[in-house]
Amino acid sequence: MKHQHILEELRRKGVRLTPQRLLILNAVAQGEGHLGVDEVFRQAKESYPYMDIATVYRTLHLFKKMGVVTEVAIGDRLHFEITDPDGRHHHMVCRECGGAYNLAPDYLVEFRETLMREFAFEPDLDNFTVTGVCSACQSKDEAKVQEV
Amino acid sequence: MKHQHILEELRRKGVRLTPQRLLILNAVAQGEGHLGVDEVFRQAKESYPYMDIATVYRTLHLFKKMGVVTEVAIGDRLHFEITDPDGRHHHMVCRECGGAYNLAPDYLVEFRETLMREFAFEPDLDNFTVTGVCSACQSKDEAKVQEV
DNA sequence: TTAGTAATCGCAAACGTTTGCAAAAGCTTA
DNA sequence: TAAGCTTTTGCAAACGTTTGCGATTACTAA
Repeated sequence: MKHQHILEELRRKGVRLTPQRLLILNAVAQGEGHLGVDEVFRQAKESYPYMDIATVYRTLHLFKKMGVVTEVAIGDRLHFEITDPDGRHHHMVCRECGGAYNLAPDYLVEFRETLMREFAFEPDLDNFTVTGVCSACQSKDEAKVQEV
Repeated sequence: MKHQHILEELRRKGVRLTPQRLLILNAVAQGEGHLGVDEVFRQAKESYPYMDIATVYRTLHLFKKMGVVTEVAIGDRLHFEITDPDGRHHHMVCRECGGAYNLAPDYLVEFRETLMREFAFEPDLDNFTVTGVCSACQSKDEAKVQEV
């Protein structure tokens, strides 16, 4: 089990460490990058067949609230990943191909400062995703226009 | 019927103007600001009881694609409003109270330029919402902390 | 180690949203 | 106006996600 420090942090925050929660944490941790809820569910179910999808959702939301996982909305589905320990990162999600790219926090510092200064609005940048079209799909789109 | 120019635009784009679609457009237009899907549904159903919720969703998504309405995600629910004709605006949604505040496009120009320059990523800023905590709820939160 | 208490689980049902399909309606052309 | 083609509709079922509830489990303290 790799993530001893995460477990300690959870315990310190008064979160009960049930077998289900450990399996779900492991599933998220073993995936590279963000995993769909169904992938987490399937993997956890392999070790414990009684695992319920409601438990997966409840646990992922709990972990998110505790800050140990980060939610990434891709299309309409929820994905999760272990929170980046040194300096959180954000996401750019391509609406065409569903690809998710990391976005370093620096790019948002100024944006946050503006919102705070002008509106006293504290944005949730821990869980920030901007959708759009990635450069690869922009080329594809141009090709499509010419093709017809 | 107020929105003659919208109807012409839709027709020009080859969108069929069925009675259902007119009712849905009217419902969105009559609401001040963003309406929940259920509110649009209820209002349209008053004039035409056979109205189906699937038609409401399909129509709102069509209108969104055509650019005549704008989607605002509040919590997990979808809301829609007539697209701001002169200069689109964006939204700040408070995660505590669900309130939605307008955000002028100027605040995002620089952010967009950065993403384009650094990543060739074209963000969807027509439909941009940042969640966070509004100033009113920040005060409430502070009060709560002291209260216990 | 055990007993007690509060949190968590699995199940089932509900929610909001999307999709497949056959019937109905809108638009085009003659 | 009527025929023909395409799109749209209403219905029903499915999807992904959330919630209520009684049974079970993790933790605490004796």
